[in-house]
Amino acid sequence: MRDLGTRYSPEGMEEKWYEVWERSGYFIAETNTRRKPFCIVIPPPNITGILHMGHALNNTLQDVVTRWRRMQGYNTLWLPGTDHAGIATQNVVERELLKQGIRREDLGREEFIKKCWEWKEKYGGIIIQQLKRLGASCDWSRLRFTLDKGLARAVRTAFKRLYEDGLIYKGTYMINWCPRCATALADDEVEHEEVQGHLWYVRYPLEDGTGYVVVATTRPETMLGDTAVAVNPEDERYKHLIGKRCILPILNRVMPIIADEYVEREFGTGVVKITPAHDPNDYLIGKKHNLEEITILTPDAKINENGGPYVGLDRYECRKKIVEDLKNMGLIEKIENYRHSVGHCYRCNTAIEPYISLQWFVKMRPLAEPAIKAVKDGRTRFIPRMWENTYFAWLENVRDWCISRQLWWGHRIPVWYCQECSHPEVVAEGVPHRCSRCGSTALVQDEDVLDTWFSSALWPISTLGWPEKTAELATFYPTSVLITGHDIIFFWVARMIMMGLKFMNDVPFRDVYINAIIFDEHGEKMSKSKGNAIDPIEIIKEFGADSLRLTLCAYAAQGRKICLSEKRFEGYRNFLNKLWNATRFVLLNTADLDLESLGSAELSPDSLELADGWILSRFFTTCKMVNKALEEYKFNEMISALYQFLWHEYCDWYIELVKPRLYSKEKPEFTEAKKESRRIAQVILIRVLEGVLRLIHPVVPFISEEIWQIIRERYATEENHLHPLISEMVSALRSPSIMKAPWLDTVAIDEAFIQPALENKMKLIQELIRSIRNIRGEMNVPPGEKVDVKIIAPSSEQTEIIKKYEDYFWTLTRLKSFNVEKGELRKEKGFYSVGVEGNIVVAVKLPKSLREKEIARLSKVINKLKLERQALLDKLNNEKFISKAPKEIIEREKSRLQKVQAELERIQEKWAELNN
RNA sequence: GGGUGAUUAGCUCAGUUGGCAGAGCGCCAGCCUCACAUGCUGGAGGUCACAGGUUCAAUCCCUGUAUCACCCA
Repeated sequence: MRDLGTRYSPEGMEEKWYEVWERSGYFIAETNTRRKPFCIVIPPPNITGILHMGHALNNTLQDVVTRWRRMQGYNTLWLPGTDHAGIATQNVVERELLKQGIRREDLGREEFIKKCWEWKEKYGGIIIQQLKRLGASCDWSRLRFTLDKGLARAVRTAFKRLYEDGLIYKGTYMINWCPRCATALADDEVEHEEVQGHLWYVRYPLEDGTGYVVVATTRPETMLGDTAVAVNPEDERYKHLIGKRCILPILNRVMPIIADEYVEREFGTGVVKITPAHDPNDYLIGKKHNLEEITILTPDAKINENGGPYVGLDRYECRKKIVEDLKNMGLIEKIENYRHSVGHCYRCNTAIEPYISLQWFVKMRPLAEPAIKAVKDGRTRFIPRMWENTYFAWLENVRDWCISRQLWWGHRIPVWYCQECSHPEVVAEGVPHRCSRCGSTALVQDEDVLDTWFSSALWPISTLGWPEKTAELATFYPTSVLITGHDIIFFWVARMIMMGLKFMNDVPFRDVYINAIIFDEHGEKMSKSKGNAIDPIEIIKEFGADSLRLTLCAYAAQGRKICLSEKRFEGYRNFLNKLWNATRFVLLNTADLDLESLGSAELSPDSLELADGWILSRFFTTCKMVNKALEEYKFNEMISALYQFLWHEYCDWYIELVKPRLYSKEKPEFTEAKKESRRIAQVILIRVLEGVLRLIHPVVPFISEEIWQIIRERYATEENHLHPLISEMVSALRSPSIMKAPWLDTVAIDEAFIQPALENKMKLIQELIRSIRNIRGEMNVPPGEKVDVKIIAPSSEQTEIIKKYEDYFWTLTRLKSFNVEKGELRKEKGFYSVGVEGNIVVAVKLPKSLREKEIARLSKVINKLKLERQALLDKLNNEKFISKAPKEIIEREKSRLQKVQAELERIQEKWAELNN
């Protein structure tokens, strides 16, 4: 047998198995099979990204589901890939170049893009390597990148079709502009942040010289672009001003005073300045009232030639200067502190500018409607359900999507403009050579690229081969489930659903599981700058990928937050150590269990002894719990079922209970019966351990494989004439890897072994043993000291069970003598400390000196029981309860009362005796 | 301003046909018992945020309040 160290150590083991799996092609999906398909497309990480805890969680969950389905026999495809991340990557590469003093403009477009590809080749694969480290069972033979040829074709085809269907248009509108990235952004790429600012109250003189109006603004510099002043038409204070004109200070522009319902009377003075070219609301008002739009900013947020004396200043310098000048002119009435929200670029955090420019847009309403309907109809469902609200809220209020970006890295917009007649040519493939309208060959491609999310929106279809009619698409679309974070429900999930419906006429996935977001132990968001980030790779180095995965699953409840601290990984590493050592124990103690002995053990549910039947009953119950948990994406429940079973049932009780049977071989009286009993224990130890390994494999693939292979070496056989319980295991062991072994689902679960009555018997014995241990602990009996124990039960049925399993007491508590008597509690000779379980009394003989301590202990118990009894009595004496509550509840309460009453009587009796 | 969610042990969190309040970690006491000290045994620790309501019965359902978080504008 292989040597197992006394401590679980993942070192080396994980790389070894990953390599075996990959080399053996276990991750690769088939297209030519009748097996049911199961498919997940990965949320493609940015090529600029390195693995953080969020990735680790998200990909662990995908891997758990994938491995589970693969074991269930599905033709499983977990399709991996990375995202070119337009802005992020361009920023990173630009920053690199700047270190050498090179600007991208110096290189030119083509050279710069070459640099980006070089960067991608060099660093873009890091996160893929990290995913492998994590154990991700992706089909790497199908690895995709959003700028791949096939995907580019999908992007252009989609663009063309949307354009032809009138769902893509070009136009001049107000968009969000990032002055640092020098590109347009979509609405949802703007992050609103509350900032402490000011409200400046500025006097605008009236043209007729009768005074001035006071406008309040948070952005005084934009006054350079003001073309009106507005009040609410219902505002009595200002009705007389409507239609008059005022003069814009500094630039001395004469502007109308207009009325519009949009103006809030409560804001500032109730008079607002209107800057149509630099504020989204003012833009709308401007359109409505036909106001002039004066742009005063350059693309990098400096004042342009329309800014009079301020031309060339940065927007914030200009703000300072203007305020100063206005002050000097006596036109600042007051300045208030004011908190308001300001949009920032989600990639570089620069304050964005509302900016009028010529851009491409996707018309959203016609795409959003079917996407809403698909989820309303349940064709796609969100888990947890509450996220559907977020999804609907966004789609119901969605505005047209600005998709052009003034970047170089990305899918260039597939539109060529005729230099002769300006006709746009949109082509899905290649380059057009001739204008279809005027025949000119002078065609120039649009300079812009598409929003990265445009290609991401096509991810489930493009990775499967669309627009080709591929076997992959036919086999795996719609995919089974998408697992992702809630932060990209709008960016990504909603858009994939829209595009899937548009181009495939079906949703891209049946389920969307939204995993929680990781925070630190105090609920703070993890970030490098705060220094509270936990690096998953560091955790893997210290505790192993299995520990990391197990911990993340254990905390993956269906909430929205997971608070992690380094300590948690240690706890679950310890659990794996427990599994490791249980394995050591089992393997060492079954070294002489050969295949023949394995096959000939008699294992029918009614011929087994209590502990055997109990552990099998618990095992199959655990199987069911794990299956149910996985079906419902309740990963934490899956882990807690396995943790509880393996540690607190299999290790704490079963292994401890079978030790004497295993060790009986060395004893002189090793009879045939004992030999058979020993063999049964060995078989069950192995059988249950092997089953647990398969149940837990999706979560901890490495350690489970390591151990399972040892069992496989021993017990894989072609023979079939075994007991079903064993043959299920033996046939599983014929698989070359646990990855490919059959899952323990409903077919494999033998219901005959689930025996609640037997579990209750075991529970009674466990309670009695706990009672003895409790007394020993409470009374400070040294662990090594043996004690005399008496158990007194009123019915012979009870005494028989206890006597039958007397061995269990000897094994699990240190006894000098053990007596079981039928009857009632009598006055015993000597001093006994007592515990009560229903009407059964457990009495442990102790030195008289502990008398006072025992009185105190019993008093505490009596108080507790009295409270419980009173609560039950109140309930049962309540007419209404008796008449309205369901029968079984009343019965249950009655029997509880009986039990409490019995315990109380016995303890009180004992207490009284001690006080005499 | 609108929306969503949270409030349960010292900490982090579970807890659905409403019917005995749980786990992990931490803490206290005692143990190197031949798989495991990454361990074993025992123990302490709760006004389920607050105020009402529905109900025989509320951590759970309803209404309101407070605090916090996130999303949207």
